[in-house]
Amino acid sequence: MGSVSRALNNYPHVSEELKNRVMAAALELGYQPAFLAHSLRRGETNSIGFLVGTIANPVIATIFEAATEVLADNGYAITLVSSRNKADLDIAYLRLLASRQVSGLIVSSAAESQDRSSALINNLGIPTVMLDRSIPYGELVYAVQSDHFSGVKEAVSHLIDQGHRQIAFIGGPKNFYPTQQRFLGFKKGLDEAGIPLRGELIRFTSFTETDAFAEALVLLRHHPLPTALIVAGNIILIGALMALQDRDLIVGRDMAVVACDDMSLTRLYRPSITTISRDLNLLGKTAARLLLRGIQDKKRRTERIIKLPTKLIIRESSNYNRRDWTE
Amino acid sequence: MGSVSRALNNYPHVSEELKNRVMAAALELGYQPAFLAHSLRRGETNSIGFLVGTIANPVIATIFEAATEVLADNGYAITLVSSRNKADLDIAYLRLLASRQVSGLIVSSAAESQDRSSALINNLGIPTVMLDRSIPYGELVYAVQSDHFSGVKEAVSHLIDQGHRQIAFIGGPKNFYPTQQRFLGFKKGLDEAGIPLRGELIRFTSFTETDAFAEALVLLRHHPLPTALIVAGNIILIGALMALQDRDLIVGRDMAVVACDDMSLTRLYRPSITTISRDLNLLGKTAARLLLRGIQDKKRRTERIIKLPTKLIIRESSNYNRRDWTE
DNA sequence: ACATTTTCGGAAATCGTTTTCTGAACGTTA
DNA sequence: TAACGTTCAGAAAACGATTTCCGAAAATGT
Repeated sequence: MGSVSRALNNYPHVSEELKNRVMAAALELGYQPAFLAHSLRRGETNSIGFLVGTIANPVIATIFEAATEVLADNGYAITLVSSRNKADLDIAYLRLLASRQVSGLIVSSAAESQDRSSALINNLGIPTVMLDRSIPYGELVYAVQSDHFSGVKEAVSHLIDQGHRQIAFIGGPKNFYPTQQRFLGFKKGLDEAGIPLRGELIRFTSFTETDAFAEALVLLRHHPLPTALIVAGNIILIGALMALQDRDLIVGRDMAVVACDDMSLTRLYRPSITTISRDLNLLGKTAARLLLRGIQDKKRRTERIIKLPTKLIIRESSNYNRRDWTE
Repeated sequence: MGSVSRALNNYPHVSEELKNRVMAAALELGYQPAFLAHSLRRGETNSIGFLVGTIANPVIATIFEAATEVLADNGYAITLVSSRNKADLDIAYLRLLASRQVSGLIVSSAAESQDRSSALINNLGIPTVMLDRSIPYGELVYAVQSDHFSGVKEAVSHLIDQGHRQIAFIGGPKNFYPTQQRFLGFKKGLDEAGIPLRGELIRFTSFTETDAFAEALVLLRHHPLPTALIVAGNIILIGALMALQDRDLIVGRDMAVVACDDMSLTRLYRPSITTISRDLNLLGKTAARLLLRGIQDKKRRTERIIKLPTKLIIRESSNYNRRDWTE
């Protein structure tokens, strides 16, 4: 009945007395509005879709959890789909989320090419935040990105300060946004120091440990060996470390290493590993807040792209001289 | 209209020709049944709720992703909520999922006590799979568990074979199912070898690295020092390794270590770490399949509990004699 | 030729809410 | 007293599908 609905939804033209009566009755009967009927009539589901390349990557999982916290506090539930790094699943899952009528989307899938999914996202008409992915061109599409470019550039300067001249780079797929940005920073860093780029010291790989291992081995077969290695990606790091161990190269002594993203592995490894770190929590929360604004502001007054800083954490792996870990 | 619905849903009494015509028209218009209306009438949402303690734990994330794959193949979408290891959020989130009318639940939250959430789950009337958690008593509640008991018992035997007599144990919260089972296996293993249990060599901690670090330090302050350490939990392992490094104890040489769950850290650490491994993929897929059967079979003919095996992977950290990692 | 079954379009009920509308009761003000 | 605004109950439409029902047309069987 009309008055009850007005009372429950705090609408005008309803007395305190009635409101209390309705509330009491609702509590008594344990009444909760049926989600489906509510959403059907209201036209929004209060749920947002989250597409990731894989949630098994702790970096993504941490970002997701941070975003989730903000969204949950605002009454949204998150339906998470993982494309397991398969581009065709990406678009299938986007369609799935759209058909579920989500109120918003956060996308951090790992397809090497974003072309098809970007086009789809633009057509969906759903407010979307691209999380650490390419710049969007759609009306309702926003982005939160880390400043990988500056991070790697800074790391290169650091290595050069340490006396390194032969610096190698290994990263994920070449067109994958973070890898791409990191590689640009790598080139810029070398360029500013007047060091020529050596193509044979650059490898791009897929997201699997075994691929990264194989590519890193290729890299470590060159003569003369590079003296430093920048590893762009936390999964890639595992493969790279395996390759270094396989070639009996001691990290820090035989090969300086700079990784990306600070995780338990980089902190616990002996020697500890220098990394280009970023605030994953902030990244996730910023993405969530940006999306919430995107959903509310239909006028599109919010800024489209937010770029967050990185921070170089220098540890033993790139700092052999003041090491205290050898015996 | 009636016929169209019959055609789309593959009901009897509809000719091939009409079916084709309807399909073509649906394709042409890009028609997709509106999720909300569909679910409202059908009385089921084709979505399942997944509650975890934290998705930032790679073990849970891997299990989740495996389960997700099976569920997605069967047309279900997953709404994931993470209670960030807070027990009160557990029940709030369970209510949230219930109010969203999910068709099924998978629960792997990390509350130290399951009492309140278990009671709630029993009242919900939603088919539920407890994932590596305590035995359920409700009608529609199922469980998939790993055989942590046997795993740790086997590990203890292995350590005793290696000559160890002073074996320490550090794990998560005492009432947390995996920790509890592992501790029982630990006691059983010692008991069978006639070795008395020393209370000062046993520590239980929370899920944070820093807590685990502190508790491990307490453990490593005892004289005489234990010669072997069983670490029950992958987050706990990080704290334990930090503590060992802090006390300048070399893993494998000064202290044998057995961890739980095989991850990149246990494989990459030098010396490599012996672990009680299990098939996380199988665990997730089994949980998903069990839930699907639970949703379909209203007769309750499916078995209630599935227990999956563990496998001891012996590496250098517990096998000092044939080590090849020292110089 | 008649009875029976299959096919299929249209009308209507249903799912559980929100929203809108109508009308009655009541109090206030001019 | 007439006019007006507030409060509230109940009726009814809407959201977009599924499902049931009815009846007409066509196909099939005897």
